[in-house]
Amino acid sequence: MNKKEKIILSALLLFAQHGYSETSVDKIAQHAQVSKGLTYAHFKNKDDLLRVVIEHSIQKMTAEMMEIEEMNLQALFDNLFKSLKKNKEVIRLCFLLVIHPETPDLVNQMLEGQKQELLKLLTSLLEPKYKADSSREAVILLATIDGITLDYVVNPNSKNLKATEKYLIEKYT
Amino acid sequence: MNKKEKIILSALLLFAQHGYSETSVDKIAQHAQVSKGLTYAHFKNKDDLLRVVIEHSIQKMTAEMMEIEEMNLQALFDNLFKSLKKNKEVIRLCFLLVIHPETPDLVNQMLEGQKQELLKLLTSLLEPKYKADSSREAVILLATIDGITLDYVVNPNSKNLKATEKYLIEKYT
Amino acid sequence: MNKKEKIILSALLLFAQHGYSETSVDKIAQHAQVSKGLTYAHFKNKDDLLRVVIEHSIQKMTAEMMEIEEMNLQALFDNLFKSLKKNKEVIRLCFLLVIHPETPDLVNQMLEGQKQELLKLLTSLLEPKYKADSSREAVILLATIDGITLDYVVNPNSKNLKATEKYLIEKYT
Amino acid sequence: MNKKEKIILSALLLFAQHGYSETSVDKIAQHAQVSKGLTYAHFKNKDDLLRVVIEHSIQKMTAEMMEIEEMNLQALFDNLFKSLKKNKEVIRLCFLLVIHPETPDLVNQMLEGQKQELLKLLTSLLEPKYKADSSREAVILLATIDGITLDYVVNPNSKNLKATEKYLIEKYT
DNA sequence: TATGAATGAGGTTTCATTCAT
DNA sequence: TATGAATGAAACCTCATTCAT
Repeated sequence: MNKKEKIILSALLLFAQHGYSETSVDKIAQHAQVSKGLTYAHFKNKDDLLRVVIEHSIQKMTAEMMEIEEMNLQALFDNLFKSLKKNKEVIRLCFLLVIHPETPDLVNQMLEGQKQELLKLLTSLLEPKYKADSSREAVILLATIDGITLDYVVNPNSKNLKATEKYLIEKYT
Repeated sequence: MNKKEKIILSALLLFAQHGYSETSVDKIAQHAQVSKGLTYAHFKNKDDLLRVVIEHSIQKMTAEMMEIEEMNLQALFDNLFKSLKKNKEVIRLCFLLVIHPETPDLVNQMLEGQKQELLKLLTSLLEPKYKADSSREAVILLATIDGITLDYVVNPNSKNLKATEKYLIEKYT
Repeated sequence: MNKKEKIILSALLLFAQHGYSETSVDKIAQHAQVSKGLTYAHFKNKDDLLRVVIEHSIQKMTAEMMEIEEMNLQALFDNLFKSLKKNKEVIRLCFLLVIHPETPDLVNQMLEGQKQELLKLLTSLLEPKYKADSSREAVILLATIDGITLDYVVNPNSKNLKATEKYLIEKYT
Repeated sequence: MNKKEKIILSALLLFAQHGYSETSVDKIAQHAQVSKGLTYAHFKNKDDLLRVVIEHSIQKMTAEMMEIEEMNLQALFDNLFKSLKKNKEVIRLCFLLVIHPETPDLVNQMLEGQKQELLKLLTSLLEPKYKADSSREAVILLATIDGITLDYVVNPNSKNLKATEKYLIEKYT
């Protein structure tokens, strides 16, 4: 693994574990076993590093989530919850960034784009059952998923999550 | 208004506007038109100030939310969304704190307690319609509310909010 | 002497001795026996400190220079050269700043103002001898004084200076 | 143009435009479109690069200045002022270096040598008019030229310069 | 000759906190 | 209760220089 990737992964880990402001570039460099200087050779500044970290994470998570053979609600839920369990730290970081009032616009735009895509997908999957209401229903469902995610991220409990997941699937299919 | 209250309100405002780490004690003192020294006379440290700020906010918001003559879903929703519009900055701060990995436990406990209370209330209100499922349904509904709140807090749009609110009420009553 | 003055004097000394860029705020604080933090409590930043240092120096030097009982060329020359010998380090710093392409405009304006005042004074003193040419002659004389000052500041040699001074006075009176 | 020359010219330009300390080796390399490594292959260090830059500039300027068919005050003045207009950035850099307290001695010696040569030339040209005083008068004239140069370099104004030049020539011839 | 990744020291600045008054 | 001067640690970032390729 080359050093630039090492820096990105260390940054991701530490941002997710301690928050952006609470993670110094120094600590990232130490964790990645490189010099502070190299970090600034690869990334213009701390904000830029964050941007790359998020880009990298979203790309990976989107790829994972969309890796479905036959797309349907059941399969999407499966993938969504699997991803949630696997990436809960990163997802927490994303929430943090979305909510934080001083997050750079660029990062916000990336995350918003991601959300709109999921909304479109949900709408199309709900069409058979909800017809004209499918769009509004998708908004509600997305909010529900966000809320569940938020809850799990803050207070991880796989049992609760599994129960909720099961109930949700029954409800929507 | 005495100076201690002034400090609390300034802290609340600035924490909500810029985030906890990004707000210096200096700026809080300036905004409250008191000296830094006085801030440390009233609060042990910055963390302690945050704790008091959150205590104060939750108390106020809970009081507002529970101020209902005849308790029912419709009325609760009304109050919830009214409070959301009015306190969106403070609510954002609460979300931020709940999600942030290094928030002092005490603050988290306060916010978790608040949530459990609301969950109990929802369960009882859903009982007539959902019977045995009322508890699970309450979890889902709370998540949905959280998700909607999150969305509004990040991207305030009263029109969307009103539409969603209307649709949600229809769905649950 | 209070600490703010101490910082100004240390900054003046070190800026003059080593140049602006080559003098770190750390070294200034150490020399003034205060903490770095205090320096930033009194001055917004390093540029601001420079501004105050120059303001302070110009004020002092102007006061000295203008302290003449009966104003005439001989007396002015006397004072000018006396000040040059006494303040050669500070004067060097001023030259450095005037010439440096990135000196803040504010500092430049202060130094330019100082120069214009001297030019006016010289013009009036040369009037009796040079009549209509007094203004142009003053420009030349000011340039000559600048050149002599420059030479002395770079390569201090009191003997040469005294000889030049004498010759100059003969020439102009 | 080979790469070494490119580096020298870029360094000259950037040193003159922003000052020595404010110009990083990185920026020089970028401007010259070569790698940092190559810069250190050709020059021992940043100081060394400066030395070569100054050597190069002085050589070129001296050559220009001495390119006179029939040497006399009028012709010398002409050349001097022509060079001033053409090379004002480089000349400013030279002044900066001469005055700066931490300029390497070697650079200072080069510039001092240059000055002594001009002084000798002036003395000989003033001999016919000033006889025994020609040496002292040359010192004054050189100082005047320095002062005028300084003024023009800091605050370029061709009109003023032309007027002063004319007055000076009348005065001395 | 030529590159650019890599280092480490040091620079400017911020800030939570203390303390004499 | 109230002030604000003062501290010291730590943050972000730059840069001269080296070195493997």
